[in-house]
Amino acid sequence: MFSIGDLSKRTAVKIPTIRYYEEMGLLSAPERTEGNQRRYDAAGLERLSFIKHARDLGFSIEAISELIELQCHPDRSCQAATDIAISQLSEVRAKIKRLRSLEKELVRISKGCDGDGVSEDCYVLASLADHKLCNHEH
Amino acid sequence: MFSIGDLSKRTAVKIPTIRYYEEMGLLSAPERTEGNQRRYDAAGLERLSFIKHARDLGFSIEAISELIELQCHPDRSCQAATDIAISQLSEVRAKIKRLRSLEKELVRISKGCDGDGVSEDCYVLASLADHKLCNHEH
DNA sequence: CTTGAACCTCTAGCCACTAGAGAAACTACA
DNA sequence: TGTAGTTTCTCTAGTGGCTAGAGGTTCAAG
Repeated sequence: MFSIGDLSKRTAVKIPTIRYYEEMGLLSAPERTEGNQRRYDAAGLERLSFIKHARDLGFSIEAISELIELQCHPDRSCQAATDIAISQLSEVRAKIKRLRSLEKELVRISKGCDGDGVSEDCYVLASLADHKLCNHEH
Repeated sequence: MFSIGDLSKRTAVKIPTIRYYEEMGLLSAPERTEGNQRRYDAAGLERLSFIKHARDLGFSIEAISELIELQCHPDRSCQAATDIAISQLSEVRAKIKRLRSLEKELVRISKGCDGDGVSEDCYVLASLADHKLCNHEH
């Protein structure tokens, strides 16, 4: 049996976060000692590891709820789970795309002031003030 | 003179957001009509455009505050502004890096179930449950 | 002068936590 | 068994950057 602190150390999930997951219904409420402290079994530890891993991969609490639902109904769960993963993947790709265009823009802006005669006004500030100086839309 | 609605249409910043920026000190409080409604001048519009553009590039409210500070002290502001832009750039790059490793992992996970014999247990769920199935750290 | 759109302030909610207060319960050692 | 020190409990409030809604006032057009 693990205390909440044990669980926290083993999974690197902070204690208040574990309680939060319980409140959100991701973790089922564990047994308690006579003094009302949580005591987890191996299944609880496994479940929390699952949640942690999914969160690290950027799945929302809601998506994780669905995945946990699916774990409980192993028949036909695979396609549904794959769908969730794929939709997460496409979100990640969209974010990367957007960030790459921001990266380009920021590189351009940051370089403006290093040149010689350019910066009698600050190029960074000018670029931010005037959208026309941008090469891309964003 | 522009009403808050005019400003909102011209900058594509929603009205409550404009008021929020004022509350946060990014926008200085504009004049008011006798009936207490905000009326902005061209400078207000310009300032809001600046903020919008910077937010689109992912600068935090705090960073934008600093940039606005710098605008008010044009001497030696350029290097400081460039520093802020560069630090924003490195944050963006860090995010991209992380997202790319998530992307790889998600591609791998999502493909698991499409094969032939692999998925007697759902590979997506198994991968999330067992970190050892990962190729990379994250 | 009236109608309807736009505006005002204020409060509360979103996500996924994080921090802190004040009290109770464990654990280790004497 | 006593006690000191750590851990845990619940509860409330705060984070960032907005967004939504209630209930009331003011503006602009006809």
